[in-house]
Amino acid sequence: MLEQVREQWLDLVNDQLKEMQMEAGTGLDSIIKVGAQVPPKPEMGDIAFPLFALSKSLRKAPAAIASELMSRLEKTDGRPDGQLLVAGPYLNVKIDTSSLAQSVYESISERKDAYGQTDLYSGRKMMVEFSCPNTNKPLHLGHVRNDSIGSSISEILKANGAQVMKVNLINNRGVHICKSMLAYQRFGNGETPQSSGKKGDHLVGDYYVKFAQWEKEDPTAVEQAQKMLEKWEAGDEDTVQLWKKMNDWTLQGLEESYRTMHISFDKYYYESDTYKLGKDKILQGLADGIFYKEEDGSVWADLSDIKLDKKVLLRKDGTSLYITQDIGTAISRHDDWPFDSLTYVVASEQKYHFQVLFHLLEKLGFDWAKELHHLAYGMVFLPDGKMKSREGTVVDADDLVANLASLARQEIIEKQREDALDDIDETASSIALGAMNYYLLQVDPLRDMVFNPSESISFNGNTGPYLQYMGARICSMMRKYDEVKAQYADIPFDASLLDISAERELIKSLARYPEVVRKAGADFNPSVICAYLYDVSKVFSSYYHDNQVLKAETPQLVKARVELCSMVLQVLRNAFTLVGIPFLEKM
RNA sequence: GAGACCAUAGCUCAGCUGGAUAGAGCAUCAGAUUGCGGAUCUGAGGGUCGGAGGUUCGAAUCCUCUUGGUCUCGCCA
Repeated sequence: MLEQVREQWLDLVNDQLKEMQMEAGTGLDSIIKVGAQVPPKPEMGDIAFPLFALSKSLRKAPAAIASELMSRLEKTDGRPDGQLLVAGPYLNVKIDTSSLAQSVYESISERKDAYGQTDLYSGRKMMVEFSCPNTNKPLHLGHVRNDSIGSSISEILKANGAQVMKVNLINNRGVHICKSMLAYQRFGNGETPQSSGKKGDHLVGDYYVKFAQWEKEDPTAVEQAQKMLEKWEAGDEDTVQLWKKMNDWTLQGLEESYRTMHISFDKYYYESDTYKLGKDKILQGLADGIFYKEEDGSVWADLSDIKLDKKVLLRKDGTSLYITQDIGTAISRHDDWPFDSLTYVVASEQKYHFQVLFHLLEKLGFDWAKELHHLAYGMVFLPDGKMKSREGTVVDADDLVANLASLARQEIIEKQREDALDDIDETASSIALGAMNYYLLQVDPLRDMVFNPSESISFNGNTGPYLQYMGARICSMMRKYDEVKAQYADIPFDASLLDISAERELIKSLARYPEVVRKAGADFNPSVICAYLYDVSKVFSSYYHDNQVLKAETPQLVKARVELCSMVLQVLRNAFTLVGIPFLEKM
């Protein structure tokens, strides 16, 4: 919306500049165009055109060009409303916010929850893979960042018109799974989630830890685990039985974690179903001369064409590897749901793996391999250092959420908000999730980051709870407004009354929202939404502090301001859903 | 050893295709409440954008070199 106005001005400016350059004798092919920018301060205008670049060809100082450009533009017909300002080497435009306010008002009232959606990816089928837990332990902080990014990206793609399929891949086989099974078999004494009162994933995880201890005492432990894997692959009934039982426990536990974290998937894939699928394609590739066989029987790919070394695809005993099954999984996914793109949300330490995977699929002749993307994200550290499972400094996801919720709960009680809430536990949990997701998504995914739990849940500063509070404040005011609403029924919304600087800023922000959604989608970057949310909330917060809404001077102004607040509310709601912040009417 | 990524205030992070005086939050200090939720708001101090060159009218941003850090380079996943 702001975009269109900017484009119009940009065209007008470049048309005039073209004329000026031609008058100065510049050849058609060396005409210089300028871009549109945003002035550093609102009082300097809303759109800026820097004119440095033209001083050479026009043989004039940029400031003189700005003056001439302004007088030429003022004689032009059909330009949008707005005021032109020369500011040194810049020509700035102060747009007419009241007409902008009117069109934003119409657009938000009409589109409501859909306000901000774009057509960037409309008609495209986009698959997103994320989470991908092992079934030998519970989720930890690393998974939480993965899930946050995966869920958020999925929502952002949807908001940009895509049809999205969220998929999970459960890593439920392999020697690491056998380790927890073996430890359970030896030390478990028939313990179950019911008998122990533990969540299934935690119970299984405990035996994975137990294996690590046992491994130190008994050097044959790893060997035994390897044997168990062989039995599993051979379909040994007892082993498969145990595997099924323990997998179920873990999966039920993981499901519970997903539920509390509001994580969901459209389809699950299981490694146990897919691990053999890639093998056939590799063998086919071997037959077609794309890959080659070593003397020992192992199958390899030569990656010198992308300046990498050789890569093993099948072991000498013919069994498949991580990359083998990922080839199979990708192919079967494309068969299941012919996507236009597939994005893997996986830690950046696996960059090499995906580079190779995508290249191999391309070599195998799948043209959709070009549409595979690795959305790599950095590691999460704690304020006191790195998470190391060996050193027991892993942050368990369930514990983290529970701790954050309990902090939120304490705060609610301290502020004596308990009676005002319908359900304190539900509210505390929503605050915890909002805090966590916002904190994790604020940072560019690519970067490593430090997660500070107590800072994330803080109610001061740039946090999820702060944003939720803004939403709750507006809702609270709206409830009061509802009581007197009838008095304002006949008063029309007059956009021109919203003319103080904070109101102008808010309107521009609201108008900018669709562009923000588009950028977040184009960049696959949720932090764009977070930055926007904080920006809007901060301006609103200050505005609301300094200006009366329900007690404004005239009924017309009350109406105009209430509508402005209601627009802010709608945009907060819409943006919250893109970054996993639960919206709270009360908190 | 080779490659990739990163380096911005005491700490955690923004900074759009190169543009106006490099911005937030936390922490520190100083203020604001006969007000729609003070879980708020306002202000101050705090910077050689790791370092050195280069391109450009103009560089935190682009290029080269350099220093420091992280990750990857398994018949593990």
